Amino acid sequence: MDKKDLKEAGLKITQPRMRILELLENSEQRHFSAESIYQILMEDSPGIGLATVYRVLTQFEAAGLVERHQFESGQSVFELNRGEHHDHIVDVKSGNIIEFHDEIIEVLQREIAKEHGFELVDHSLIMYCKPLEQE
Amino acid sequence: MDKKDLKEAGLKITQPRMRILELLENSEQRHFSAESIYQILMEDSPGIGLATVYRVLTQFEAAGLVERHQFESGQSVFELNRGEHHDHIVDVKSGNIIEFHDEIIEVLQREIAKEHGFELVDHSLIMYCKPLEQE
DNA sequence: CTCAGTGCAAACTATTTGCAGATTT
DNA sequence: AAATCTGCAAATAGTTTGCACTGAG
Repeated sequence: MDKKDLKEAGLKITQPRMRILELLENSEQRHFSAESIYQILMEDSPGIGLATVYRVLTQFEAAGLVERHQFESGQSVFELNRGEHHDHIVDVKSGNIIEFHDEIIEVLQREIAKEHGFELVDHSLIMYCKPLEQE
Repeated sequence: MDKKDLKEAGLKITQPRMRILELLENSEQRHFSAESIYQILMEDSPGIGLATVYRVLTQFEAAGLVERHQFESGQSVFELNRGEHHDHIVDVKSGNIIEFHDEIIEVLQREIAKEHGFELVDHSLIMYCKPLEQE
C-alpha cells in the first residue's frame, strides 16, 4: 500500500507524492527521468511543478522507496526500489534499459573490495550494449 | 611522446594542450576534475581558461587520449588512457580513487550481454567502499 | 598569412532553493 | 490552526558556446 510507505517515511500524503508513486508503481516502464515524470503528470492533469517532482523523488530516495542512477544521458534516472538489487544494461541504439542480476559478480566485488582493504558500501555497474545480429 | 599524440589527433601543439597533457602524464595523482586541472595550471602560471580546459579534455577524449568518468561527485573525472582497462573503487571516506581490474568480471559481463542478445560496447563499474577495520 | 585555438563572458542543462500561498492532519 | 508542502521564479553547479583576438604552421 502506497500510503503506508509515505507514512513510514514521515511524509504527508499529498497529491503530488501519490501521483508520482502511482506512476512509478503502475507503469510498464520502470525507469524515468524527473523531466519525463513531470511531462507525463502534466499531460494527465496539469498543476504540478518540476521542482516538486525533484523534491519528491529526493525524499523518496532518502526514504529508500526509490533509487537514483546516473547513466551517460546526463539526467538522473529514477526507479522504484522493489527490494531486488540489480544492475543495468543500456541499449545504446534504442536507449532501452534492461535489468539483470548476477550473483557471481556481486560476490567478486565484495572480495575485490576486501582485497584492497575495503568494505563494499554501494556499487554501480552499467553495461552499454548494442543488439547482436545487425551490423 | 606527447607531441606525436597530438599530431595524430589532428590537433595543433599549443601551450594549453601541452600543459594539460604533461600534468596528466607526470602527476602522482591520476584522476582529475576539469576544475582541479584548471586550479593547478592557474597556480603554476595563470592565463588559461576553464573553458579551454574543458575543450581540450573533450578533444583528448574524442582522440582516445583521455577517459571521462562520472562518479557520484557530480563533476566529471578525467584520466589519461594508458591502454590498460580498469574499473574504480571510490573510498567514500577520503574520496580517493583506486583502480582495479578483474578479468573474471570482464568475461562475465560479455557473457551476460550475450545472454540478453547484446554485444558489450562499453561499461562502467564503480564500487563505493569504506576502509575495513575502523567502523 | 591563414586557420585553428584561446580567453572571456554569456548561454545552457540539470537540479536545488526561497518564499508566499495552498494543503494535510 | 499548525505545520508541512507546493508552485513559481530565481539561484546554483557543471559544462558548453559565441566571438574577437592570438598564435601555430
